[in-house]
Amino acid sequence: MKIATWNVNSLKVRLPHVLDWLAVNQPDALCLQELKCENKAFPLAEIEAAGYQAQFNGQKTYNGVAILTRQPLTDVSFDIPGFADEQKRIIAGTLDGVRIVCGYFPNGQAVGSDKFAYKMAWLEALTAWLRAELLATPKLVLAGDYNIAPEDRDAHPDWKDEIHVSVPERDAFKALLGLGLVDAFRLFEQPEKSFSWWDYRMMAFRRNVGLRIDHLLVSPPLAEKCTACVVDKTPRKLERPSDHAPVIVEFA
DNA sequence: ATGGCCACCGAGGGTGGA
Repeated sequence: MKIATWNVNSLKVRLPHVLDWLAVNQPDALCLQELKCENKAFPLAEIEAAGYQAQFNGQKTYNGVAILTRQPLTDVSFDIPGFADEQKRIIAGTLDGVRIVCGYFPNGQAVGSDKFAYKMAWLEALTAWLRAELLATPKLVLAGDYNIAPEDRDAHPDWKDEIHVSVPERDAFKALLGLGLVDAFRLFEQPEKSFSWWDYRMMAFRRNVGLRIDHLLVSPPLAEKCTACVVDKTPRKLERPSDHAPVIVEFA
């Protein structure tokens, strides 16, 4: 099984990239974030023509998540139960016994801001919900744009801001690991300075000044079967790219 | 020089992203 995550920064703009990427990579599931489109504007026909089904949780202008699959997704759920939130950041579904949770974690803007407080509350609610989800479905993947670089090696030294690398954010990431989840990327040897996001400005991609903030955390039964996890920088080199690259995990 | 880019909305510059 092959599962990928990709923050596309507008599905409308990036649809050609997504369709090309599906054709080349043929994942069993592709988790998308930052759709920036309402459900009624979701490009379902184009995705179905590419041989994929879609479940989506969209809103106007901001946020929005989807899971594309070749086979039907079951037990689809939306948002974090019991966490009052206007922002569409979570969709989950089950594929061949694997619970796939697709999340667009809050940015947080600046440490100490209102948006940072929202980010931390959201992370706490997510962690509590996943604790229960893992009991119900021991095979689980948490895929998405976490907006957290978990360790120093996940942020280029030129990243001077606190946001995405602060202690509270990293502690929240560790709390997810505390559920038993494993960072699939770190199960394997990786190049130094492996990132998944590069600022559009300052020629950041060409200089590889980035952050690794898109992750695939997997539960122990899946970690045992994990055979590969890579960042695919190919789409970031295209004209008018997303600022994020897809990350792919494979299981035997 | 403390911002440079991109997408959104909506009709121009403001907001948010990371």
